[in-house]
Amino acid sequence: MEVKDITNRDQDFAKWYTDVCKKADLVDYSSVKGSMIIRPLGYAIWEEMVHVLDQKFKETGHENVQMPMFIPESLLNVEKEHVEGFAPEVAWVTYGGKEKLEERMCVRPTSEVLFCEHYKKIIHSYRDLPLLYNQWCTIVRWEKTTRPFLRSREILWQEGHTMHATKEEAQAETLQMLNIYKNFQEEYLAMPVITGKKSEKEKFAGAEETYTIEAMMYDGYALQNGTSHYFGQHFAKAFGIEFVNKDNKLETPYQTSWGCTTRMIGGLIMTHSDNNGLVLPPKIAPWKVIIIPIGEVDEPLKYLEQQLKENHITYKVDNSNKTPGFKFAEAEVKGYPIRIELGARDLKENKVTLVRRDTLEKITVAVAKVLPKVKELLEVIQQDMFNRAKERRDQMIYEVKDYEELKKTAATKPGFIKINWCGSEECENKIKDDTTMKTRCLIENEAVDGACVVCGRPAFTKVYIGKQY
RNA sequence: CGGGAAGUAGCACAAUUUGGUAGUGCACUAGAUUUGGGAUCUAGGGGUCGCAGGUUCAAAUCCUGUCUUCCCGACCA
Repeated sequence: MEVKDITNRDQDFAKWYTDVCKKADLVDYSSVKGSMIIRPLGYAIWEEMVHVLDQKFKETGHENVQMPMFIPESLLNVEKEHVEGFAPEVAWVTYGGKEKLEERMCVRPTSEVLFCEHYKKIIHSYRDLPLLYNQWCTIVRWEKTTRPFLRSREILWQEGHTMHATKEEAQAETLQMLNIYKNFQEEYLAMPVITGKKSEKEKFAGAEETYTIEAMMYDGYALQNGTSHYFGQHFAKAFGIEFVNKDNKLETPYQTSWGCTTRMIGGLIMTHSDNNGLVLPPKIAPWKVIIIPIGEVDEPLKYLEQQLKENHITYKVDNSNKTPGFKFAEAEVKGYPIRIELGARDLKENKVTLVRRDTLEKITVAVAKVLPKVKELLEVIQQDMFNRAKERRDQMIYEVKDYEELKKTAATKPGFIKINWCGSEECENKIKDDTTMKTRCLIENEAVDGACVVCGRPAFTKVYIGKQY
């Protein structure tokens, strides 16, 4: 998928995206406005993500819990910045059966306050800390406009919530989880991502620091694919959470939260897929291989299936009564990383045809070599997909030193722009008014080499800016 | 919530300009022939034209209102 012209992005790219989702049968539109139905293939991809992430969370000491779905208004109101950030987009429940509720409740837009209320009950001593919790659940944010996976009213996600005795430990947790997300997305989703701190203006409502994972889509737009927040003691103080330390003195604990959603599926599509349909990285594809039998091939099929099973390579067999051509096209629409064309004609010569989904390259191998070749290809495809995505992204990051150049680049070249920045919200707003771009994240490991591109005052950091989903 | 576009069969669309029996392709059902890049033939089933009013002998078509969807913007993961 090549995006040639940023001005042409609008309808064509959006249409391509929704087409891929629909044709691959990842998603369907619900009669409930703003909500989507995740179809079996879409859900299977999510389950793969859940499986890997959940394992990583557990390896780092986290436990899964389930909190309530409803938040009483008074509870949401406890932390001022938080409620101001979320109140505009929550859904309210006002009736229970026929009874009008004395106090209305919102459907959780995120669960910080629910966790805090719970923490208050269970934290007494430094011995109770740290608390490392996670929950897999659905949240509701009343978005005005929606798009499959990228923005919907019901969001299927994971939210981690932790409490620590010290600031250092909480900050380390925030960064640890950020890195887990980054590694997961790069290693499993083959999506190169940029991580860093959000500006004051862009950070989470109630957080002291928000770290973000930013991926770049084909069209140069940014997709925020996860966040990790350090809250300091904001919520803990608002909720009156305290613990007794080793010296028998009262202290307030330090809090983090971090989350990522099915939006990653959208990111996957807009990073890898092409005009033939979905392209899934092998490590996250629910089925690594699709076998398409052509003609009478019962015995070799059995043999191949057995080999794949023994090696724990997930696969599907397309036994439908369609023509081979139809099945090939269908396999591409659905994004199976490797297609095996198991045909009587090839088998006469003791051969099998493999096809890479990412490059559509056809590879003919001897029957005995199929399994090692599949294993090799799964690794090669994964690596190649990441490399291609990274190369494309890097080519779409520009550095500018002058405001006119910034405006011109923003208008003509899709992608991120790297600038020196003074740190003021005033300059952020000016950039947004002129270009619709926002700051993505601060760049920590690069020294400033000039004045603020917008106002000319001394810069304090470099920052990426970009348009976003 | 501002600006644009569109709603006709499961899907994609035509018919609307000029009011007059609701159509095509894909999909679906049955049978036959096919099978290495989206098969062919035959025979079928499926629509109160988004909804509500109005104009008219007559409305998918004209008018008014309304709802929904999509795109851009704002907001957000």
